[in-house]
Amino acid sequence: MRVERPHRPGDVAAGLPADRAAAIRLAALRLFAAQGYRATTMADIGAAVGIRGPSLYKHVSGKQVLLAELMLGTMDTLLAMHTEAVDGVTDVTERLRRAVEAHVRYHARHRLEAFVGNREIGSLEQPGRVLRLRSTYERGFRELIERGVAEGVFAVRSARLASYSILDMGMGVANWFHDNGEFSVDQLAYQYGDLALRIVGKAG
Amino acid sequence: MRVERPHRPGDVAAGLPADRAAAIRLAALRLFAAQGYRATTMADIGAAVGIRGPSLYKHVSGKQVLLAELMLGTMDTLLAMHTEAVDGVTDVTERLRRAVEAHVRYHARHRLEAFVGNREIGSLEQPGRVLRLRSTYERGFRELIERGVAEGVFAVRSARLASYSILDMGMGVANWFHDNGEFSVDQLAYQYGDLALRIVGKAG
DNA sequence: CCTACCGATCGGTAGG
DNA sequence: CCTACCGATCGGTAGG
Repeated sequence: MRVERPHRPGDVAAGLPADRAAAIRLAALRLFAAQGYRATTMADIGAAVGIRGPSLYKHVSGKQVLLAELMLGTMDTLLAMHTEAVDGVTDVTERLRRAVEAHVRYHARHRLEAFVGNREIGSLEQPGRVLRLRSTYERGFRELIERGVAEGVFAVRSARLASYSILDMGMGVANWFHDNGEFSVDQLAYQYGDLALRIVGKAG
Repeated sequence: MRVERPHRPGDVAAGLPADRAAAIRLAALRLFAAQGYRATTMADIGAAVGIRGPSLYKHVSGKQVLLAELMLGTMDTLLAMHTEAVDGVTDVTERLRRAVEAHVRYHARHRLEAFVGNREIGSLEQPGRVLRLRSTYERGFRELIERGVAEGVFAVRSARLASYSILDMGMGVANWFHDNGEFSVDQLAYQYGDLALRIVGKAG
């Protein structure tokens, strides 16, 4: 009978993986972000967790699956944050603000996931599911803006351009945000909420 | 004495390359955009212009040089368009509008260049020059916004966030724009000019 | 512009 | 979790 090494109390709070499979996924995320999916080898990922490349196959089923699960998890989390953010909020201005704040918060807190998710779509052998989730996510913003226009609260020439603009500027956060920078995640989310409301013609 | 095949009058207008080296660069651009730099082989590029991989080396010096020249050309063109757009314009609102329109026009007209330029920075062995050009370009927008704020024409909490937002939403155009879509390049540029002015607090 | 080929790399498997 | 290894790929060169 074997006894597992107990996790020290600080591990989860420090973002340390609870088991080897989680450590492998984290290492893969970091390497995919830093070097690109194709430039990252199974040996690289193994070295990052202290084992050889072939030993990874005892914990994960392959490099492509690592990428696919990473990108599906990204979209699931983003959609869940969006749903929770707007849940129960009826006022369309407040709904848009909260949706934008969740969007920006995700891209600041999960920089690497967002970065890999946006850059490596072409590296997925079966991108269908991820693309469908992205489409659903984008539609949520467009419909929200269209509703605001219908209610006479927002004023835009094109709801599509407004939603693309808001989503694209939020995704850009993943490219330049750093902790210990000028703004905290909360400050950033609030200010992007303001900018989004300006875009839809609702002066702050 | 050999006689070159004369270029038919329509070639340049149709975007057809004038010589083999240009055809190779265009094929490389398209393949880098569609498959990624690392997934594109010299054999792929050769096949796209009707020759074998090794024959490419009579016209270009290598795959990495193809990428580096492509990305440097992208930044040179973008900076030149920016300079020409704001040249001689003193009013800060009009300067920002024209700068944004040039930015959006570039990302709509040169979708593939912008797409590759944004995705493959990590594939450059010597990214220094390209990064410096990008930094210069971004600084132009930030200083323009700071000037508008100083003149009391713009109102933003952070010129940096405003410039990042405007640049990021314009870069996003390269990800979804298609000819024969809802908007022409000119219409798109104008509407993004409006959105940018809203972001800086100058109602249209 | 071609074929032949070098040297290196890589994902994944075999077998322990 | 390891070493040994398979099968395939690739950028670039040699030599014509």
